[in-house]
Amino acid sequence: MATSFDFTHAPGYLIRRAHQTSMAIFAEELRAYEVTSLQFAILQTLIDEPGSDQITVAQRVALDAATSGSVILRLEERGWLHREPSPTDKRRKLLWLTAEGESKATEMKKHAKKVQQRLLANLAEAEREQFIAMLKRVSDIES
Amino acid sequence: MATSFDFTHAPGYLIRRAHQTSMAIFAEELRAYEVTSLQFAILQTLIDEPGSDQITVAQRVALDAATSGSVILRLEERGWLHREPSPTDKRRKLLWLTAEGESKATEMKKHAKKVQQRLLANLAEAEREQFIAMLKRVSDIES
DNA sequence: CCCTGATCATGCGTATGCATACAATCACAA
DNA sequence: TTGTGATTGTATGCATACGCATGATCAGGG
Repeated sequence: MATSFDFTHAPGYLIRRAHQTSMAIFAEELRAYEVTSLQFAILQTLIDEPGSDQITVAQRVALDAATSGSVILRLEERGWLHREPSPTDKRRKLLWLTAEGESKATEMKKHAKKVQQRLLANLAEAEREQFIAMLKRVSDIES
Repeated sequence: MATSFDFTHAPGYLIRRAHQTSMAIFAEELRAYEVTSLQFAILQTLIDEPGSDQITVAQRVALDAATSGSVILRLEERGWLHREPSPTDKRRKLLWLTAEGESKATEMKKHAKKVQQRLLANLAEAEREQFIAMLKRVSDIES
């Protein structure tokens, strides 16, 4: 009989599982806001860099332009940000949070912190920084 | 000015990045087979447990039944597995690899090993087992 | 000033990933 | 044996996620 590849101990499979876990905890902790982690990341980016165009935002959250476009559209329909054509470059659409968007995004921060705590809850205190550093190296993120 | 939540060091964000990296490496190493990691996992499961029903396969690869159903449908259309109604339980559809499916799945194993090696390439030898163990604990997978 | 390559936003196609609803079927108890 | 709750597979809807193509626009060189 043929032997299979045991993916249950393979990092690729375990990363996918960890991703599922992360998404589930996020959804639970921010249930009241009906928001996804991706939407949250975009809102936080616009707190730091209001007036960015969509491509810049996509790079900040590590996403392709097509996907970020649809996510941003949903956030606009929800009234949390608005798009405005750039006066100097008609290709660009610049993004700003609305008052409600900024208010909600600020409220969400403490819940997002809770998510990260719960994600690391099963690791020993000393392991947590190490785990984060390892994840960065796996994705080759300098810093 | 409001301060944002710095998600660039948050484990949830880094897990998502690692997932992107994992998917990209997988797609590259198995480009010749036009197969995704999920499809691969299902094929490997059926090497070990031929004749499983869809729900069992879904549990093995940590997936909900609706998603696994559509993935399995694609694999069937491709001629890599076939479904057969269970003689004892008319609800169940049992799954078997075709000869081609088993042949391809076996070929893919060495490429999948390469994917895992590349994923861990930036970690020191001693860190790799530790990283895997941490991932399991984050998702609460009793090994 | 015009041509050309680059950039930005968007649409399409494919593939997850989960929630919910539904019909068929099964298992079990009254 | 009949009714009831659980299980299996399927369909639908929403939200990512990425590659590719396209149209609009911009910037720089000739």
